[in-house]
Amino acid sequence: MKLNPAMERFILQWGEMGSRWGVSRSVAQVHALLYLAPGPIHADEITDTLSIARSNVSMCLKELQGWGLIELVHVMGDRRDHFVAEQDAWNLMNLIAEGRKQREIDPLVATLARCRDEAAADKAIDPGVAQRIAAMHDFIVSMSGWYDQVKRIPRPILRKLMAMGGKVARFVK
Amino acid sequence: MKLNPAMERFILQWGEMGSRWGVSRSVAQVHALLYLAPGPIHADEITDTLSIARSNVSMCLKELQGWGLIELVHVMGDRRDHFVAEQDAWNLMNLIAEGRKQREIDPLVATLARCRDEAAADKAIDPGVAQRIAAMHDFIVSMSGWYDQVKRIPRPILRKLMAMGGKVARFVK
DNA sequence: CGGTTCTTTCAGTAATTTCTGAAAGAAATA
DNA sequence: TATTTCTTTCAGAAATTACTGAAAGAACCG
Repeated sequence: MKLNPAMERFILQWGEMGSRWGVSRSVAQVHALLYLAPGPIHADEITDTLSIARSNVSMCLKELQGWGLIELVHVMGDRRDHFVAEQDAWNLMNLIAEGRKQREIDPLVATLARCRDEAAADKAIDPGVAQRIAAMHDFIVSMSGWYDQVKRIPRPILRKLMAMGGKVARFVK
Repeated sequence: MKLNPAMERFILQWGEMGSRWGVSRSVAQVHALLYLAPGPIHADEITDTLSIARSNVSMCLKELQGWGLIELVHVMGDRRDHFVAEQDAWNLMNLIAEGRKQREIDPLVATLARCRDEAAADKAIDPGVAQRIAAMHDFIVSMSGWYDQVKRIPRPILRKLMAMGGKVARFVK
């Protein structure tokens, strides 16, 4: 695919962003390309456009599918696998949040709970230390629970709540 | 400092967490140690406790100070610099969010705006592509603006809003 | 001052992560 | 079934990132 300067800049920046948040640069670039692409594209086109190895493209596509960020589709009259990306930014954010919660936050909470229990059982431990471990656990559980609730709010309502910004505070005394 | 099993597990997990989110393992471990520590500690104690080079500890401390996550303090009768970590999880989250916004989101938005303008000016560009670039820019600006508003809500009110979870949706029709 | 203690810098090394290319695998076609 | 086309796997190479140790720098002390 021919990239114009705007697309190229977008893809490079997205790759940079990925690498700062623990996602490999090429995964993020492939994602950006698919997000921008006007239609389904196949692996060889990604290889040519981004100048990365065909095998790497295959791995990236697999990872993106694992996150639900892209979908494998078929194009009539073409044997090759094609891919399209989720186009709605809000859905995108949800998929990423959900994935990271499952892969990172949930295990983190499990470990923190274990730390807390170990600390509580250990007579030799400083009570302040035990208390701080528990506080961190509780905070993350509480944030996580809040997210689980909020993600169930219907999109249009959420949009309005967002638009209200700090004004939601009015409803609480 | 003598680490009991709960502290050690906490620190290792925090380090692991850091490395998945683009923070070096030792920075996160030093932070975890300071968070747990019952009082101010100095660099050599961190070196001994975590078994990392003294120079590395110095770098980690500097970075953590840059984020405002730890503070340099002095202990009476001791020339050495000591450090304490922010203890409140909520403040912690704010500092991290604020730091990442400034370092990553704001530059991202600037680049996306530039992409959008370039795309709009380019006659040869697919209108759908230009539209998707603009959509991503707008989405991130809107999330970013929401965050700026929410962070100004007083802590107790925010706490109540959080506790309401999905029930805030009631206020919108 | 000269010595001592503590901190920082930075070039080089080590460790980790990412990417590539060759080869095997799978699916369609002739 | 043999051939072609497309996809995946994976061992090793390359690139990146993190860490160390030596040395310089800074602050204090006698």
